[in-house]
Amino acid sequence: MQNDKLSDCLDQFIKHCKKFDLRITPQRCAIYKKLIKEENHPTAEEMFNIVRKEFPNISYDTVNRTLLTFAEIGLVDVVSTKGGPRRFDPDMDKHHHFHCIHCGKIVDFYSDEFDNLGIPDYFQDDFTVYTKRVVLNGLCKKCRKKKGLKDRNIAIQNKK
Amino acid sequence: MQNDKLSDCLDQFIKHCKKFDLRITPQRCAIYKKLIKEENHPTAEEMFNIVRKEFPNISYDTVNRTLLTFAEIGLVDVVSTKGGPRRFDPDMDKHHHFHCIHCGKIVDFYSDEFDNLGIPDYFQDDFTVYTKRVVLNGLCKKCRKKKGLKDRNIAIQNKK
DNA sequence: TATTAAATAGGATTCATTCCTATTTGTCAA
DNA sequence: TTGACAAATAGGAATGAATCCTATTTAATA
Ligand SMILES: [Mn+2]
Ligand SMILES: [Mn+2]
Ligand SMILES: [Zn+2]
Ligand SMILES: [Zn+2]
Repeated sequence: MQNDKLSDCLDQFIKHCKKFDLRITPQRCAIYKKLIKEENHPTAEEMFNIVRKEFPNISYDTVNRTLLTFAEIGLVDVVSTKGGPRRFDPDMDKHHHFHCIHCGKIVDFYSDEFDNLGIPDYFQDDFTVYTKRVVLNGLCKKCRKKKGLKDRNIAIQNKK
Repeated sequence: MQNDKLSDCLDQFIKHCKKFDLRITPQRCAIYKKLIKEENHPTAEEMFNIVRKEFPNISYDTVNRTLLTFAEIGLVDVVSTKGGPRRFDPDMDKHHHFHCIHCGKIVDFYSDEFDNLGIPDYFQDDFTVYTKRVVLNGLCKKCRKKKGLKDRNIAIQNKK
């Protein structure tokens, strides 16, 4: 990202915070700046470790709380997963996810067909739908080879 | 479910277990019998509390481990969620979910249109897709009225 | 610049899940 | 039918993630 693009982005960020009466703290700015560079659906802990490099005093709680706040005001998404630590998605564009059930990797993909899906009519009456995401589960190329999924927990969710 | 239907179901269950070299234990049978009656995407703890009524000695760990084992052999699904305790889905038919971000309720819905969605071609080469689910997030009828979502955590995930 | 409520740091706590291991038990073959 | 044995269980301990608590700091405002 170019520098002017980044500062545009930060201006937007500040406006967005103000709209929701959130104070512009150095912690929030630091977290946001790192967040928008992330491509890998980071956890709060991963973000904590990234941000603390430039902000050694920041606490885990602040990072986690801030990411949740960002989610609330629509600056980041929380990824739907089958378990494991919560993962955040700074890409707010319409897109969908493939989850590898072996290694836990989450891969973005884009599909007009998926995006254009309508919500069933009978549903609209009883529910207000904010987001619609397709979630695929399966094996990525690497994991397809290995296989040997003997341990239950590896088969079910990402395990370190 | 009629009695003969239930025993058919249990026969299937036993066959399925044997196919995977799993022993037929009274715990597994008890859990399975209760599981297939559940409509509400129960957690391990909820299943534990249901099963222990008829099996007072069973341990939480056994219930949780067994549900994960069932998931591994395709007797139950793990629901994709944005947090909170893991929830199981005994309905293995193709269907999709609406999640209320306020109260946490998960509602099934069925849609041929969703089911018939193809996976993007370029994707098939690099990934083996086992399941495809559409996840809607929003507000259910009840929660639409209340609103007042002031507490971040309530807005983000189900909170007791 | 003083006021004030919001936000933070850091430790404690809670909650879900997994691990550990002595004991029990289902399965299979003799 | 019984004995051997690996698999499964019970129950408690440990772990990991998320949340809570509260004294202190600080951004915003006038
Ligand atoms: Mn994404
Ligand atoms: Mn369901
Ligand atoms: Zn993988
Ligand atoms: Zn609701």
